[in-house]
Amino acid sequence: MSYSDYFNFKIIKASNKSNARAGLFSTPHGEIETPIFMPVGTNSAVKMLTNDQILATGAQIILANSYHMYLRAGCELVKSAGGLHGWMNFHKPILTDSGGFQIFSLSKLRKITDDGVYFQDPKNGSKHFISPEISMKIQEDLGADIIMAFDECAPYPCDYKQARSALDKTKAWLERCFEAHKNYNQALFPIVQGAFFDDLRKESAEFVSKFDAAGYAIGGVSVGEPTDIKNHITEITAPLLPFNKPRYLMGVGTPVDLINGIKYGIDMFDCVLPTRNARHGTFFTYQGNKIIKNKQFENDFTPLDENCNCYACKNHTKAYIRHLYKTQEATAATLLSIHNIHFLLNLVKDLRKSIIAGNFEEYSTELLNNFKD
RNA sequence: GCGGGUGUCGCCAAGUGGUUAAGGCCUCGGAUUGUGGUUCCGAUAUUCGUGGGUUCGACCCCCAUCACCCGCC
Repeated sequence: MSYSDYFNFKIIKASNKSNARAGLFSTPHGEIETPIFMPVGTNSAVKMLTNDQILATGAQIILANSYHMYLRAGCELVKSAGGLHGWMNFHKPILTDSGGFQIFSLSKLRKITDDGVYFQDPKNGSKHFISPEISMKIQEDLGADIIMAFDECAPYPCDYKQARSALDKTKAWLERCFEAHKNYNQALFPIVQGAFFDDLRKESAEFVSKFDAAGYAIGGVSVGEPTDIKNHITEITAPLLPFNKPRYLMGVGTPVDLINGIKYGIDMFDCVLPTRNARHGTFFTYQGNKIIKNKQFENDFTPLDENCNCYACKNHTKAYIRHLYKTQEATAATLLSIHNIHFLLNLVKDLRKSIIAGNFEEYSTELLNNFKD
């Protein structure tokens, strides 16, 4: 038995002018056309959206958080409901994050040891411990198609010693994750760490590449660093990962980030930005971000983006959505979420087409010139 | 007509003789990157109903006047 019994990644076309590639990733719950963006559904729900609405955005795979599901709902309950797929009644591919990043970003009180991490639930103060083995067990109970290694994410900025330490733990924990996880219908993705030091990133990428995984992730970016640093790390790290396996850049990002990531050879992305921005009133357009509450949209009877054919753009005007937002109608967040997710998925879809057509570089350059980020 | 009260940013409102007149809502900008679900940050009154006066100095004291509110006749 191996992952290849359940997962297959086929590169349809690779650019010869950049590292961009278009692929097809098969999983137990269906195929994913890459490059792909994965909407985030932290608590086993993409905020503000029903499954029908998620699928209508063009989503092919969504993400859920083992950290959140472990604390609330509980793994036993989800497992007894048939795993996340049965629990949510969502029968497309699902990926779960391991909880490493959430402990890093959400828990105020935490203690990291070689064995694992002690932390407190920020909502009720209850104490918990998660180790690589426990994270694997949690993610096996949740039953996602793709599960993530339990890692330690270094902050930005951080010194070399701290980055070294986090990487050493991440490496040791990765071995324990693979030792604990023997379930080949759930692909375990290793995660590259190394903060913002080229040599650590290289070391980490080479280390994870030694494992026979169905895909590989780059973590530790989008933690507050400037864009050019993030781009540099992505650019030098992605090519060091196995060419014939999907590469996942965690926590990214903006429309511009996706274009750059694809150019560097990334196949999968996830980010809370489209849904969080939506709840806070910001929406993506091909000219850059815009804010729906701005007075300029008060009498604007045009769609959010003239070139978008999402449900919100096909049915509603900026003036109407602005009114919903300002009166705190939840529908505003729903419509903006639909638009933002659809926007990113349509963006990667068009970029995929351009890769296959052989004009990715021209097309992506044209798009970048239009964005005013 | 008489007595009492109130008038400070679009709204609610602190201040009560002493440098640049709190705060909240609204409004207007901005932020957000492996999600603590209406969040966070910033901006907006040369001016305190109006006109005089007292004072070194007045939103704050005095006079007049206007508006509104509550009683009484």
